[in-house]
Amino acid sequence: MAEAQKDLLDGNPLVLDSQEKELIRRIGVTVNYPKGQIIFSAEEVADRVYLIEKGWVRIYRLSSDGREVTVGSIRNPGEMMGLAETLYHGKRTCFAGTISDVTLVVVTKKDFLDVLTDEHYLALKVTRLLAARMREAEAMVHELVCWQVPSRLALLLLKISERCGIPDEKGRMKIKLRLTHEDIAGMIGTTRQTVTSLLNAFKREKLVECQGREIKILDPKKLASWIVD
Amino acid sequence: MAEAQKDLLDGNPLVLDSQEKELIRRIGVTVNYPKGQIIFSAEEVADRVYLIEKGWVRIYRLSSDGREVTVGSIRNPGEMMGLAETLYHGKRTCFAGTISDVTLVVVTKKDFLDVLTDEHYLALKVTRLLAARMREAEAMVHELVCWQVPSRLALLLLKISERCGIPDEKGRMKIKLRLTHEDIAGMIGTTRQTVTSLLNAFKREKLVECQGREIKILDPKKLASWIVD
DNA sequence: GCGCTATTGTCGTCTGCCCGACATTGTGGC
DNA sequence: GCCACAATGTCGGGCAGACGACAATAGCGC
Repeated sequence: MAEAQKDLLDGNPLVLDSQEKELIRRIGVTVNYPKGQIIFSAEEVADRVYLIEKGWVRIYRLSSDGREVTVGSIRNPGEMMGLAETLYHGKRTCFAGTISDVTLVVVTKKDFLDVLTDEHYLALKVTRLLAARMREAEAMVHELVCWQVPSRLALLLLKISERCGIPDEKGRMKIKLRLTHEDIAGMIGTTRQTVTSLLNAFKREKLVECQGREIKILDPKKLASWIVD
Repeated sequence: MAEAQKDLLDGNPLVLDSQEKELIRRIGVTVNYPKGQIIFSAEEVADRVYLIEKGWVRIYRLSSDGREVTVGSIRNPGEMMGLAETLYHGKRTCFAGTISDVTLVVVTKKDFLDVLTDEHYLALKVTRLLAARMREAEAMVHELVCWQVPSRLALLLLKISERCGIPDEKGRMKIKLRLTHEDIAGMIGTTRQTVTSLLNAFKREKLVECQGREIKILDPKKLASWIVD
């Protein structure tokens, strides 16, 4: 609650506001990607940044046995991506893949740096954005170290529903991302089987409901009570 | 000049160069902390940033059972700290504690933001610094999810020796931080006992050598071969 | 609708590592 | 130098969750 209020005051640091987006659009090129496409891959030169206009993108790494580990989070419309690796010189260390049809604005590194220099308030925004993501990443490390899998899954569901969920008639959040259990496993550092059985346990307790691959949060409070440190 | 440009483009993004440090010193106050002191705590208002002049600082969170989980890494002389939480509005989520005698330059949030606005190249530096740390945090997540404890310990030793190590006559790196096994456990998400026995296994294989609480890396190559994904 | 592949469901087995317990050694403070 | 407490060494039991295997569905292209 306090969090949401602060966001209202200072602006959500994760998403750009409309004039910031306009700035990016002016120096970039709009591109469409269908669902299931890879936008960039590890080892590529990180010479461009992206603004997500529409759709969702997953940032992940590949482990040696081929598992996809979502190290960042899912990037929403209005967010930028590819920032850290582009600002830090060098190559990409992760992959970006679309989990829905996506529209992006692509900006070259040079143009982006130029606009950061000219519009110093945008530079500050980018810095704050990285700071916010930094915190998230640190929280993730803490959770992986200290929490059991059920807690991590419960938190993930709550976080995703908050960020990408759409409320139904009764105000209950529905996650329309159509993630597979394997996807979810990669986001909380566990296996597909464990996600399946935990999700079924949550269903049995009427905390969530699944229609096809869409997940609806029925009882966020009780779900949150699964989070134990 | 060419020297300054090189630093901006290719220099270690984690540490400030001498003119950047001078800039910070001019707007800050120098303070000394003895070893084992807490510099800031979770829940405090994040209204200042720090430049480490001398010594090492550990950034950690507290788990509910009292364990200290090092979520960032150890901060070296020349690095800044307290950035992310200060730039992002709000409170600290972690603790900063000295692991040696430390000299810091303390800068208020306001003064820091002013200097970022005036000296836009410093703003870019800070952004790149956060980007670099972001990458590190993502790598940490990946490692926690995919790697076994021995791999994580091996990598930690190599990373620390590279960053804070001092070479002996034969060029072998010595870690003088005097970390306890408990400290190390908190950095790689495991328990004290596991660290003890693994470290002994490494000793038996002549990969490392311990004198008191100082660790010397005898065979970095062979140690690296313990890192299996 | 049909068929094929991707996804989900469910079950043992297995194991890395946590956790408690305790002895031993080290070390900083006086 | 001595003492008290902190840190290390070592062991066994226990368990969360990985892993493999396979059946049952679902989803999607045609």
